Amino acid sequence: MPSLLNARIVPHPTIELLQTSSLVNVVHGELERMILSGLLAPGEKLTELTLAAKLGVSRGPLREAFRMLEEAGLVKITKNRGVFVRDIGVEEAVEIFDLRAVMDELVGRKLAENISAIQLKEIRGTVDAMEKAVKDKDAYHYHLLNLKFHDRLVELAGNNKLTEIYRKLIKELSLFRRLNLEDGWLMPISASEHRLIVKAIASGDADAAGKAMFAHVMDSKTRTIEHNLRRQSNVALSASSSAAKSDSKSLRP
Amino acid sequence: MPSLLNARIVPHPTIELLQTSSLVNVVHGELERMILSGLLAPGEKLTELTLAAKLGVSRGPLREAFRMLEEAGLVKITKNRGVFVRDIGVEEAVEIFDLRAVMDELVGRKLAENISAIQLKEIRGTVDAMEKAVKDKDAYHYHLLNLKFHDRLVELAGNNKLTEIYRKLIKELSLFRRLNLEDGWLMPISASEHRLIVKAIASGDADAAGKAMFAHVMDSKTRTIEHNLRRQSNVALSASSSAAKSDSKSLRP
DNA sequence: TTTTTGCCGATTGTAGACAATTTGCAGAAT
DNA sequence: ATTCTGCAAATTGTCTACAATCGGCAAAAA
Repeated sequence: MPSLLNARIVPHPTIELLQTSSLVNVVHGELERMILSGLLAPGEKLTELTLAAKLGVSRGPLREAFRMLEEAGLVKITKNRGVFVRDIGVEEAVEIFDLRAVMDELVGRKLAENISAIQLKEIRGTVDAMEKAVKDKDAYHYHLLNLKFHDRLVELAGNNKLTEIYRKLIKELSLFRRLNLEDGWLMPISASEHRLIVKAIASGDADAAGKAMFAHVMDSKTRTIEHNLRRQSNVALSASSSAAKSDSKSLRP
Repeated sequence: MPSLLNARIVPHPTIELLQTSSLVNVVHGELERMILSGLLAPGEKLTELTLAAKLGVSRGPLREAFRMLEEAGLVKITKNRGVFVRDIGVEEAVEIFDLRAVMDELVGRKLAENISAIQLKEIRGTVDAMEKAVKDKDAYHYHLLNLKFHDRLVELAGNNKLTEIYRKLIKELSLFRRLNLEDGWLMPISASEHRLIVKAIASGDADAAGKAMFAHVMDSKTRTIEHNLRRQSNVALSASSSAAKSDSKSLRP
């Protein structure tokens, strides 16, 4: 029975925290959060002294966190120049989608072969929630659920390395032209595709499930790229119509 | 014409080096080389002061390089305990092979669609060299050519993100039970599969090329795992027959 | 006016110093 | 003999200081 005695075996959360995470870990997590949320925008320069002061640490741990973020593809370090939040262009976004597509195809195949009834029920629940979000016209909530849906599918496929790489790619993709915030979320046309995916997985047909996943990611790619192009032309339009002053030097290393 | 004047435009190699790489970069590269070559074996502890002295740098740059290697999956950092060269088990190796298989399938498809005559000639040259190595029974040279062959194919597929991830996986895989050195290289049964791959690519049949690549990687997986199992049982055998002293504590964090 | 040169402030690269934690061992207690 | 306690050495975590480099600006030269 759960008693005060048993509680001793489970380390105190604060102790656990101090034992496992150092300043580097915390700073890394915090910076990642700030970058993915758009608080630190693509192209923005991250000055060591400023950030260190803001986070209340010295430059050492911060620099180590920078190196981790660089390896993760979230920032770019240029010698003697500094650290910048990375910017993902369409070309790189396309590359990521193409890679994700074959990875998700594998996910579909694995799931069709191995998924349990309980797990199937769980992801059906997520799809239900997504359709509810569509009815409510809650685009942001839909976006979160969509992320969760795909992340969970990859996780359930049972290949840790695949999951690791998948998450890395998703993080990088979120840097694609601050797709995050800015001009609200585009309402999904893709909701029905999720039902198809779940159905294919449930049928146990690996080929069908793989194809459904692959097609879904490729559709997602097309929609995202097109949405981006539209947004860019809108920006260009409003920029040229309003004023033509700060023309060049809007891009940074 | 190439003259002394033109040489001024191309930066002096030493200057270029100083401008682009810091101690962190050099140390990172050096450590990676030492790990991949087996000079630093899986499980081995990397003590900061010792390594820093050996490399002639202070602990700062070394620690930053450690963080990069950790993110790359080549070392594991445990708080207050230190840095250890990572060890890859069979389970993880299998995961990597499965992931590589779908990536290489994509490579095959892309190449079948896009490869040029010159590039085709180039990879045929590599296959020729591999077959020569087989005839010469030069297993190590064959191994190098095989790495080059696959790396080049991925590169020619034209997806930078794919190439990046592929290389990361290959590096991690080389940690799989010091597959590198130790008991020499196993002579390939797979030489003929390379011809099949090139033939499928040359035919322009994306499906066939993808399948050939996929099958080749999966065969590679089976062979590698089996070879590893054999090696392990051999080790276990000679260990139990020779002496039964240091039994446990052969594994490290 | 346009270009060049030399300096200064700001920022990054590296090293060393100090604080905190782990680990192994000797000696005490059971 | 075995277990426990308390140091001491070694190692890692973090901070601060100093050196090197970059970028911009003002004055000089063309």
